[in-house]
Amino acid sequence: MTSSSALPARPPALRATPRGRAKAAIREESEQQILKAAESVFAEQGFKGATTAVIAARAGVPKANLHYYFPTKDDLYRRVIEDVCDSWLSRTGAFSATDDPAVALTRYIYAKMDLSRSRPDGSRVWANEMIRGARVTSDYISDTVRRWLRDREAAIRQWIDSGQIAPVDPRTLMFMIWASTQHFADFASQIRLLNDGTDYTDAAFTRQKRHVAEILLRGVGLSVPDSVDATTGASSAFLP
Amino acid sequence: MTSSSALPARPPALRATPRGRAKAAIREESEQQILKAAESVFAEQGFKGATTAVIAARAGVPKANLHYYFPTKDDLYRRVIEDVCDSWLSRTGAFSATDDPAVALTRYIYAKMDLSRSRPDGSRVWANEMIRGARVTSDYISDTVRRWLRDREAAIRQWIDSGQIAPVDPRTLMFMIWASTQHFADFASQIRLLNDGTDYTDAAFTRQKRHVAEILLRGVGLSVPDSVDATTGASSAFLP
DNA sequence: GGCAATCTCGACCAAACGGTCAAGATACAA
DNA sequence: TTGTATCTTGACCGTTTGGTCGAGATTGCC
Repeated sequence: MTSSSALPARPPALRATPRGRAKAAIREESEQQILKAAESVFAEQGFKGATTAVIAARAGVPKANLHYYFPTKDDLYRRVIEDVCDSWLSRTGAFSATDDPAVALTRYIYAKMDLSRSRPDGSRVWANEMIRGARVTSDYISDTVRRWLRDREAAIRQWIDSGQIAPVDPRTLMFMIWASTQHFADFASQIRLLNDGTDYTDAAFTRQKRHVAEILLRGVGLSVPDSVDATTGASSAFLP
Repeated sequence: MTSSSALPARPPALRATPRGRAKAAIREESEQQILKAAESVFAEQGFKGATTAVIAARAGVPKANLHYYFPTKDDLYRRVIEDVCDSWLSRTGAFSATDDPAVALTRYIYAKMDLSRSRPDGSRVWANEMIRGARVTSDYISDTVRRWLRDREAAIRQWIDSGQIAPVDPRTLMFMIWASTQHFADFASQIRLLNDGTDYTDAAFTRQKRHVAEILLRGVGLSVPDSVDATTGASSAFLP
């Protein structure tokens, strides 16, 4: 999935793709280094607190070089948000009314938990952007996310109408899944302090994924199916 | 509750209480105006993004006056966080093993939802502080919050042992309650965009409280008792 | 009233910041 | 090889920022 699909309002690139193959590779690598550094600094310091000098230092490039690839701090910030959106859309599968609700919801919850663990800074940048009022992402939310949510709600409503799950407010269910899963990224420092100052091991986090899924699944009248593997988030249902 | 109970590590006030009665009132009023303005600006802009000039302007005082009452921006920030902690401790009741779990959990969820609605900026400042790594609040979390959480977990565990609720991970349950309720403050702009750009009415928010409580209560094998009034968060149980 | 403590506030400052620039280095097509 | 597009980088600049200062206004106690 290309990044342009995530934020439709993205301004066009100021520079065309460089001619040579090596130049293109240099550009790609520099941009990725800067974007990776920017994601962590924006997550730690917020938009205003993040300085281009610190981002450049963390990326291992001079500040002027950062501004060569991303003319303004705002451009860089938008690209970071874009990449997070891309990641969420491409790495979190959707679900539909024809899916088994227990399997579908469990897979979705596991996938969102996995994203919180594998890319916590992305979640934090997103949370920061929401707290600040969704200035950069309002179009994306009003269009892409809203459509995506409408389709999920329709699936949940059909599950309710066919008696497969308990009657819950579909939108509230989705909000609670988002809130509960992203909590483990956004509030990681709080959780760490409450967990004796230690981070989750992989095994503990796998258990945590299951605990979250158990409460949410029971909350809609289901239970977590054994067929969904918590260690990867992948489902073995319908496989031999 | 005094603010000193919230953050034990709070540095002592640099100035003693003023002598006269009018002077003390002036001081109190000025500090409250500045704190109120600071809470909203810190919520909207983050720590670094908030400027003392903007806070002073919103409070209706000259910038030099702000620095007279709060010598540094960091002092002001700590006081804002302190006040939020105070509010959470004093306005959110606790619960214990002898309470009826359905009533106790519902009341707690309603109380936290009410706080998200009545003081969303406080929740956002807290969220920002957690995302930034809990620099100012680490002692408070490690001491006060951890003890508070330990006692709630003990109550939940007793409810489980006595068969009153389903076997869930107590800490995960508390995390999910926090995440789900605070989500309505921290992600208000996202929710607004998904709800056709309109904010919740009071009636809609009351319904929202109930939807959240329904899923969480069913998630531990209970249902929301009719005895708890969602419009205020108060419980009429055990009253005539 | 007199005097000390407290409060108000415009003007000011050093540091930090986002962004620019120009000059040189590198890679590629011809 | 030569010319051009791309990349690299230290030095630089105007603005913004947290914080200071000092002079004047207000209040409270004797």
